[in-house]
This record gives sequence, C-alpha cells and structure tokens, in this order.
Amino acid sequence: MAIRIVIADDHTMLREGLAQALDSIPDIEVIATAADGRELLTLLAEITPDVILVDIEMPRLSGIGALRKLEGAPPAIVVTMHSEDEQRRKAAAAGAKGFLSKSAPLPDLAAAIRSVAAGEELLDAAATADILDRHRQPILDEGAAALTGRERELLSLLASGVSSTEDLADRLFISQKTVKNHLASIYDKLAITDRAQAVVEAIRLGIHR
Amino acid sequence: MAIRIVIADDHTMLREGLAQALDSIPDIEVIATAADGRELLTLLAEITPDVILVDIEMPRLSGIGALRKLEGAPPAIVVTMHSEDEQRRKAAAAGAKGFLSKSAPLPDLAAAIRSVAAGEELLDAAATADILDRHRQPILDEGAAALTGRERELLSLLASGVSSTEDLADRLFISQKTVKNHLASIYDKLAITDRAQAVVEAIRLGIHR
DNA sequence: GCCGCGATAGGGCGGAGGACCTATTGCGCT
DNA sequence: AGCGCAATAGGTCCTCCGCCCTATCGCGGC
Repeated sequence: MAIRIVIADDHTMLREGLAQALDSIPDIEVIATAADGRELLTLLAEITPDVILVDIEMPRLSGIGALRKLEGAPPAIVVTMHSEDEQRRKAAAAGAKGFLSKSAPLPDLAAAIRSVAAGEELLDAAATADILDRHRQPILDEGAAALTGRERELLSLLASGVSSTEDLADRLFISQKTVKNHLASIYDKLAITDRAQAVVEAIRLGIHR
Repeated sequence: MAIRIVIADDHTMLREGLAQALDSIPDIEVIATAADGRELLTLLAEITPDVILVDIEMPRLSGIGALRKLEGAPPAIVVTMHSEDEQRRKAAAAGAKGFLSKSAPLPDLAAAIRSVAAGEELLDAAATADILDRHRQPILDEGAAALTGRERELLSLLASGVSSTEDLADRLFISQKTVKNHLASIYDKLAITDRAQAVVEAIRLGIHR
C-alpha cells in the first residue's frame, strides 16, 4: 500500500530525523536506513524498497558510487547539500531518477518520492516543478480520503484528548446526537469500532493539532 | 514542563526532520525553527526557548555569527557536518554550551539537550561522554514514570488499535476483570478518564509498537 | 516477619457509548 | 427541477465501560 523507502545518509541527525518525518506521512513508509554506500548495498541485497533516497557525500562509498553499482534497480532520488549542475549531471549518469537539494521543503520531497515511485523522472530542473505539483496530495487510505471536513475536525479534537460526547459537542457547537452521528460515520469509513481506535487512526493519518 | 527548543539549519530536510524526531521525545518540545542566522535572531526577539540548536554553515548569517550577537541568552548547542577542533574552539568562543557532530546518534543529541537545559556544559570532548550518560533517560511525566510494566504493555496494545476489553484480555492472557483493573490504575496515574485519552497519552509518551 | 505493592480476579451499579433508523435543511452539480 | 450529500438533530436499545470495593498470591525491602 504505502511507498516503501530506504534512506542513505551518513549524518545520523538528518537520516533518522528525515526517516521519522517521512514515516509520519500516511502513504510513505521508511523500511530501513543506511549510514554509507556500502551499508546501502548490503541492505538492498536483502530488501527491495520502492524508492531509495541517497546522499552524495558519504564515507567509504558515495551515493553516486553506490548507484553505479546498483544500475538503478529500485528508482533512486539523490539529495545533496549544494545543488550544482555538475552533481546533477553525475547523478543522472549514475542512474538516479530524481535530484533534490537538502534545502527543498519536505512536501516537495514527498511529492518527488511519489513521482519516482510512479515511474516518472525528475532530472530536468525545469520540468521538476510541474511534475511535483501533480503529486502534492498524500495518497490517503480509501476510507480516510472519504472523510468530510467536519469529521476531520472531530477526529482532530479526539486526538487531542477531548473524548467525551459532551465535550466534543461543546467544542464543535453541535448537539451530542450529531457528535454520535459523525462518529458513527467515521467508524464506518475507517472500518473501526470505537473512539480509542479512532485516536490511533487519527494520529496515524496525521489528522491532529 | 518539557524542554522547549528552537532549531536553526538551512537544510529543510535536516531542520524539519530533526524537529519532528525531537518533538516525538516526551520531554522535548520543538517550538520553532529557523532557516538561517538572521531568522534565528528574529525568532529569539519574540520567543525564549530553553535550548537552541544551531548549525554552523548557514547563508546570510552563520550559526557562530548568530551566537556572537546573542551572547548566550538561552544555552546553545552547535551541530556541524565535519567535527573539527577548530570549529569546536570557535563555537566555544562564541558562547556555545555544547558541540555535536551531525553524525551523533539521536539519543546523544537528546541527552545533550537535557544536559545544557540543566545548566551543564558540553565543550570538552573528553568529558562529554560521561555527562551524556547521566542524561540518557527521558524525563517522563510524574504519572507516566509510575506506570508498571504490565500497565505499559496494556497501553502499548491500546495504542496499536486493540481497544476492547475482550481483545486486550486475550492478548495479555488475563481475565477481562484484570484488564479493567489495570486500565483504572492507568487512568488514575495519568489523570485521564477513558481509553481514547489513554491512546493519546500512550502515543505522546512514546509507548507503542 | 511483616509491610508495600504489582498482578491477578470477582461483583455490582449507573451511565456513556455504539448500532440502527428516520428526518430536515442547504449546497453544488447536472 | 431534481439528485446526492454534508451537516444537523432526534429516538431507542442494549452492551460495554468506568467506578468503587474486596480479595488472594508472591516478591522485595525494612
């Protein structure tokens, strides 16, 4: 269901941080990370993600070096510190399907992951913007996509700890009956049975704050 | 309650990724981020975090430059790509309280944040390891710290979507009565009233999987 | 040896919550 | 004009949940 990705970067803070951030996006799942090119190769001998995210600058074996050895089995996106044309050219030559600066916003990275997962290429800097726009929205679950605005509001409140029918009704300025109706509709769409499961789903789908 | 921090780094992927990763630690709260030194200064004119995390290499105004202007109001930890003594020396001179490589593991970063929040200094590379060790454990809420092992197991199951008394009893191989007793104890300790709120707390406290 | 407490289990009681059904209003699309 | 649907609200029924109280067993500490 979700797009399964692997992240390779030698800086733990970026690697683990990005892993957590991407994992929290409903349609993206980080299944493993690697601290250098060799680790990445070892990893890919065992598992096959849908998309690989590689940093260029890494000890032992660089991202570009790793890609050359892989010959593009799973599509790869190269991320780098200083986005220069020379690096972009090298990445493309090594078989990368995408190229992004580490300064790119996370929604762009998510869109890029969806793009290459769908078989598109993001190498031409000019064309990239258009392609990304077509992959902006996260691919939510069937049920989650069917949620109405009011249902999302209610879920968001639930996920913030407002659990009783009375409190929910007060916060939304509607009757307790309507709260129960909305909840029943949510249970139906998400295929769950109670408020506790609704909280789990709300947080998994990123419906909170 | 939680340690309030601000992150300054020009690379969005590191900045936002790290923000999300740190925010998920129960006793750490990321209240804002900045993309360069100037933004950081603007931010600190408005808000006062407990700890600042700054990258050295940033456009417009470097991390070191920003620290010099701040004169160490909130304690700062400098993070950098290539951990060299020259940079460590400069960071110390600019008033930094800590110095870490971006390759440092996240638990070390969390421990470093707790250390400087507590008023300690992490500049001597040799002494750092000992100090970090003393700040390994996350500072949980009063109530959360009082949870017993079995109560955590139950919470963890709840947070994974097992919500009915019957299912919980089956998964833990205990009677439904005991499940209710454990739940009542959890409600008491966490000052909540039902399963939905328990799920919210479980996830906030990182008790899941 | 006993106290405290974690883990286990039972009973009763009242209310909240979930399932099922109907109904009205207003909006947008055809 | 008519359809579909989101948002609102009401009703009934019965289960399950939260609350209060009691009780046993075994372990570790004072």
